[in-house]
Amino acid sequence: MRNRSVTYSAESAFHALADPTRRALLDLLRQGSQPAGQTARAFPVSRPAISKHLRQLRKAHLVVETRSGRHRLYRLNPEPLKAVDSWLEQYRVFWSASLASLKTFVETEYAKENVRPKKK
Amino acid sequence: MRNRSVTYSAESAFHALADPTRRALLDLLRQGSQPAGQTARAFPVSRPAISKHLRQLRKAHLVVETRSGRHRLYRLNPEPLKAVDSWLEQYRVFWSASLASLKTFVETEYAKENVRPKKK
DNA sequence: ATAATGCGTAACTATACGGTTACATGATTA
DNA sequence: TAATCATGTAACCGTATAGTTACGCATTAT
Repeated sequence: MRNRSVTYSAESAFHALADPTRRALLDLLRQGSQPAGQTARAFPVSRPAISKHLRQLRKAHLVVETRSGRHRLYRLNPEPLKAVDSWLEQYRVFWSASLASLKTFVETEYAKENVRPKKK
Repeated sequence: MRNRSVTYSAESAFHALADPTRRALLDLLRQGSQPAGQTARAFPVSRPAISKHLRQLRKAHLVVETRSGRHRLYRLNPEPLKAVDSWLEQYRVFWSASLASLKTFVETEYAKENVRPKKK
């Protein structure tokens, strides 16, 4: 059974994506795998800092490391992003402006009533 | 000109979404606007903690506050999530497993060559 | 064998973060 | 007017985070 599909938690993905440097790292790897050092040179921070970010991305399974001699190639693994996408999915309904306006209006009125449940 | 469309930074949105409690808050408000206190009662942490989370969500424009007497209604504003969605958009290409495999394979080989540019 | 390269990790520092309790303020109720 | 309610904020605390420099360990080159 190859190509087994695994699901990842939204938690670790969202956490990893919170840092702008890590998002930039993913953006970079999106254009192709790279050894860690070469990747680090693209950023204004030190190499160890990038190394630590890569470790976090590894823990979130957003990148995969492959050793090749003294190099370590990092490859993007977009799988965990599916968890983020499916979280977002539940909000897409609200993006249709007119529908959203109506929906929130109705719900707001409903909420207002609930505010004073003892009324009368 | 009503209904002007505004774009928000992915940065603030990603930051706001990094915390599980804040995501849960949004999930809750997705079912309808609520006053702050009522919302807080749904969580195991103190009310001030929720108040602070709401403030951060406010700063990220993910919620909108409406004062009504001594209550403050919080309404979901999904707009900033569009920034997250469009960041994700660039990764959807990779989700088609077979295509992604081919793509990363090719790119990894390409990267390998680049590792030893002085070769020969 | 020795030097150089690529990269991770340890130790340390400053700041950000999430939570708590105590308090301040404005609106409602008695 | 006094008591109560809804809610935000200040002050404080412990931990997490991102960054830095120093160092260790393979692997490749000389």
